[in-house]
Amino acid sequence: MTHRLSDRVVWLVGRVSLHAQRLVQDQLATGPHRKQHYGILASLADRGPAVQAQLADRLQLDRSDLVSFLDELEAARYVVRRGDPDDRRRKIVAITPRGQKLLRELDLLVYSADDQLLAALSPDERVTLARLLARVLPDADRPDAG
Amino acid sequence: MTHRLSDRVVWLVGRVSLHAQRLVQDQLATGPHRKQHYGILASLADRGPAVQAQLADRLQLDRSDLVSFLDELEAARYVVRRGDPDDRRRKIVAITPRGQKLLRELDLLVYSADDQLLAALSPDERVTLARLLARVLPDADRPDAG
DNA sequence: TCCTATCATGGGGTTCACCCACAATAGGAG
DNA sequence: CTCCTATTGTGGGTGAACCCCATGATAGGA
Repeated sequence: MTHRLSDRVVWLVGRVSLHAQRLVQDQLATGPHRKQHYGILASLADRGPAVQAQLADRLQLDRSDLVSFLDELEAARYVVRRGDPDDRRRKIVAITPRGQKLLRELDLLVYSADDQLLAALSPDERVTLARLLARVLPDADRPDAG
Repeated sequence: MTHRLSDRVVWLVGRVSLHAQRLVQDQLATGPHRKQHYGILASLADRGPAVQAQLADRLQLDRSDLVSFLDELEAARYVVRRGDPDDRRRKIVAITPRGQKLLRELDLLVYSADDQLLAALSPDERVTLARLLARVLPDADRPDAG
């Protein structure tokens, strides 16, 4: 007989996501930083400075929420906001050297969580899983698209 | 150059989960039912009646939260709670014929969401993804474990 | 000049996961 | 039997995360 919950990927991926979330949470519990802070810093470091609206799109994050996160990151001087001379509505966000340093620390923690999550899989299987997950995302959602 | 967000499965799976969540939400938007209602009904149908504490463990759901969901489901007569004669603290939850009927409807919607989510993947790839996701979950979390 | 669109920002609202407390009950130690 | 402890269902409260709407400033085109 079929157990439908274990057949439904929408359900499975939710469980795995929750589990992954807990692992990341445990790793980040030592500091005041949340996973969004990591995402923002990583995006800025890997793909360069960006206008807030672009950054929100890259991370598939609500613009209102991004404002709060950037406020926190900027207060601690992990990022800087500077006005765009070409368009005075825009603010260009960039990571600071201090932010780069924090990112390196957080990256170790996230990598560790990743390793715990994938402990049961071989290196090949890990790659396969990552590729399949990436292909499931619509283009706009893909972290390295845009 | 490496884009770390697209390499971190903990991050990827979070994005995919959110996307899947939205697809399910869209499908369920026609009715008042949430994905937890589906999960509860599916677990009761596939694995039989259960004491609330067991059910919460099966679904990896907080016991307090389960109470509220069961209240809603019971009010609409999709499930019944009956006292366990062997242990008067316990209440045994079972799905009703009415609940079975609702489950069949919801299952179609969830299946449809699943199909949308996996549109980019071949049948083989879908199976591979589901298997890998299931293996990533610890035993206690696995929907068909316990 | 006017109309529309976009930007950052603020506020509120909802869902979800999680935690603590508590009364009722069970079960074992003495 | 009397204590002590554990478990169960339940309620309340918290924080994170996602989402929507409004607004003032600015840009750009008709």
